[in-house]
Amino acid sequence: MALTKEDWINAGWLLMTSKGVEGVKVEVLARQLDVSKGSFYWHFKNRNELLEAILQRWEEKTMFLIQESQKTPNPKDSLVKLFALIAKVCQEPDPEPAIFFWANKDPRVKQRVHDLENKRVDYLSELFEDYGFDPSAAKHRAEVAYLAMMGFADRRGRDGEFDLEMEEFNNFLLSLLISPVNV
Amino acid sequence: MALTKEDWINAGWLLMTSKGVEGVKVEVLARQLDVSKGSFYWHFKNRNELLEAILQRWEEKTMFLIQESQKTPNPKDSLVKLFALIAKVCQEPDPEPAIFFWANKDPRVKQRVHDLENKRVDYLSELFEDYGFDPSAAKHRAEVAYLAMMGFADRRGRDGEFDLEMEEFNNFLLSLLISPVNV
DNA sequence: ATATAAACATACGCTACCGTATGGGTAAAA
DNA sequence: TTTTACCCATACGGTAGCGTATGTTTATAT
Repeated sequence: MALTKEDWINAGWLLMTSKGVEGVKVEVLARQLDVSKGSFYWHFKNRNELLEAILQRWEEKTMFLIQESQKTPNPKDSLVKLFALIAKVCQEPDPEPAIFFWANKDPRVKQRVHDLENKRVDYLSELFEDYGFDPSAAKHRAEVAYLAMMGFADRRGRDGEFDLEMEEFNNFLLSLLISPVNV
Repeated sequence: MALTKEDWINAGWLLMTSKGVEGVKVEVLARQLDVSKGSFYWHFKNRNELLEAILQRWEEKTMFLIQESQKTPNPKDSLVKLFALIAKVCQEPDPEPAIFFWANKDPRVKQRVHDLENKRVDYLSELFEDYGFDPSAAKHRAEVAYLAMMGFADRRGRDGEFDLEMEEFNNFLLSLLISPVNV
């Protein structure tokens, strides 16, 4: 059966996840898909076009999480749902750490990662505001929430022996963040 | 002037930080240091020996932080000092994200990263226990503290426009973590 | 039956890198 | 002054990857 562009992106997605940008090599992909690289250059202009496609898919996937979590009656449920979604995503192959590191080398990627991270924190901040915190406190809590979640997802993807139950972690983190503490 | 082994490790350290393992290339380093790679292979058996040296330096540096933070009268001051030290380190060139990602590809590196991260969390857990939390609560707080700090350090290294003041963040996180919240 | 386009395969030139082999220079030691 | 050890340069073979040029097959349309 003829391969589709999606097939290549899927394989690239996995390679990006496990090996990083430098690991996404045309000839390696071709070997994995058991075709010659002539096939690749039929579907893509060059290697860069594949990388761009992977980056775009990541952007779409991450925005999808935000939209899904909004389909709830109140901000606390949105937080709970968002945390659950992130916990779920970071168990499947997730190229985010690779993309973050990629951003180090490519300014254009850096800019897009930066923008997307801001959207995430802004969204979290909104949720905490809706929950009742004033803007400044909401921002603080959003930052901690985001960084802790990122740290969690990153570590879980990295360390197979990491035994912390995410549901337990999520519950604890959430109860910490919505409790009124004087700072 | 003749180069030393340290000079090569320093240059490799920087390349590892900015470009990742794959970016640590003998000939690139030689060009940067304005010598031929004949020099490199005099100081090192091969590329792997340099990578090992970089990994070791990272291990030593990270254990040094723990030891330094212990030179305080009480656990809370240790936490404060540790946070401050980490915040300081992640402003200088820090190859930790690169090493974490490297661990993805190399099982031996993965093991060593895993061991070191456990030491960190165990240490944090001890501090929270000494502060008065029971072992389970201390473990939870240690995990959140660690993941949030990692997220913070990672993001700061990644995103130059990340404008969050670390002192403010540290204070907030700390006050959050040492406050008695029912979970 | 022939033409056309999709989906590859094959073969090539080019570059960057690793590692080795070998030789050169310089300074201290004998 | 010769030897030795240190520190590096040059030159080479070999591999892996990118991109291109061109040939081949198969299905579909005409």
